[in-house]
Amino acid sequence: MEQFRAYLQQMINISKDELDVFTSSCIPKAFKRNDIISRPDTVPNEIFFINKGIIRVTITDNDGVEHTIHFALENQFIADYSCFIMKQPSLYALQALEQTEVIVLPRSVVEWGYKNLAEGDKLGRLVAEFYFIYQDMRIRNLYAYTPKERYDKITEVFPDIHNRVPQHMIASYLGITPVHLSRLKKGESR
Amino acid sequence: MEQFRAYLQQMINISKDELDVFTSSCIPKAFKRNDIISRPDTVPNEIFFINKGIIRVTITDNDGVEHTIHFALENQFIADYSCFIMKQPSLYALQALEQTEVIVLPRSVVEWGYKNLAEGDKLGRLVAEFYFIYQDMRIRNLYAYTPKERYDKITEVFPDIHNRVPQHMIASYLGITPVHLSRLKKGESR
DNA sequence: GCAAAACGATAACAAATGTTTAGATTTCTA
DNA sequence: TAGAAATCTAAACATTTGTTATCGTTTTGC
Repeated sequence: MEQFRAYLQQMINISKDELDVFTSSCIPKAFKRNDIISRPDTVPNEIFFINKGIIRVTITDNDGVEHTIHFALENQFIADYSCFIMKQPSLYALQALEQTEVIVLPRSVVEWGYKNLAEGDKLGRLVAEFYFIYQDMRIRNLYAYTPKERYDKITEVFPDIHNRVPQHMIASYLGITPVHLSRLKKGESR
Repeated sequence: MEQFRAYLQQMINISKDELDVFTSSCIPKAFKRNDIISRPDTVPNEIFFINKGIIRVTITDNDGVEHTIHFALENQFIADYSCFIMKQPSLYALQALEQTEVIVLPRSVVEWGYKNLAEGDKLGRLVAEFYFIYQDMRIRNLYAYTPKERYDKITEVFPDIHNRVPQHMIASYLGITPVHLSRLKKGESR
């Protein structure tokens, strides 16, 4: 729990008492490699903070093809936050790609924090803004860069991804097929 | 200004006094059709609230091609909010597509609001969350739907877009060429 | 440690999407 | 209101990207 406490203290002004009360309702949990953490079609009522490991977010399209929307790394929150906010059934699946340790924040705890922590809303704003910036970059890259350019830049966001994630999942994240990524690496086309 | 005041009252609990002080620092401004509201390469120090009209957000890639990232409609905020937060030079251009009336919120006013409005951070959180949900949908659609499917669904988000925006800008928003959109409409491929 | 599964490269072919050009129509602007 | 500019469609061709199948290699789970 120490890692999560340090994260909170670095984000907002929070007293020892607040920290104790808040984190006492958060639950550590561990997943094994390839474990499914969360499936689509149920309302997400938890947010996860990653202490260690890596979590992949996927969506399955109408043809049954699975697309990798996101990789979440250490010291980041992950959830289907859209559906969490809207209290609607999730569209995403979450999967641990390594032995992964998380802190679970149930909905009741999140809402309690917004209401009762002196800077609870500010924390919420900062986290939402952080992901806004990340998503904005995602969208920008999908429009303005070729798949090859997105591949070349991927380590800027996911530093050691090539050692932690199989290439076909990276291809999926880039929005292309594994065969095509293999081709791009060989240097044909751009 | 009345429209903006109503928007604020609907989003958060805000006293008449707070409302008066806050909105007295906000500046109404009008743009003509095709006016450039904001250019890339300067740090954005304003957020716009749209009373009337429609604003297009674009990015120009390394080959000089312009991509339409977003359309902003009535009763929405618009800015290069990422670069606003990070105080970095903007990557986007904003352009009025119709005679457009906005409320300008200078950075000083936004930051004053976060600090001094009782629910300032909450407003910031709610707005950031709103755009998080929108962007999440954007990314999801880019991965899981074909251009044709995105075209068929576009009025869900931009109701009367076909009457307000030329088709080649819609194509740009969909991530395809105008020629290709014309083809899709004819019903070839999917 | 071994058998099975997953993984990545490659080739041949298919489908989707982009490029260029032209022409007809609509819309804007002076 | 007339001329110019913008817009949309269309066709032919080029390029990119996907699909399927195969074959070594690596990794994994028992």
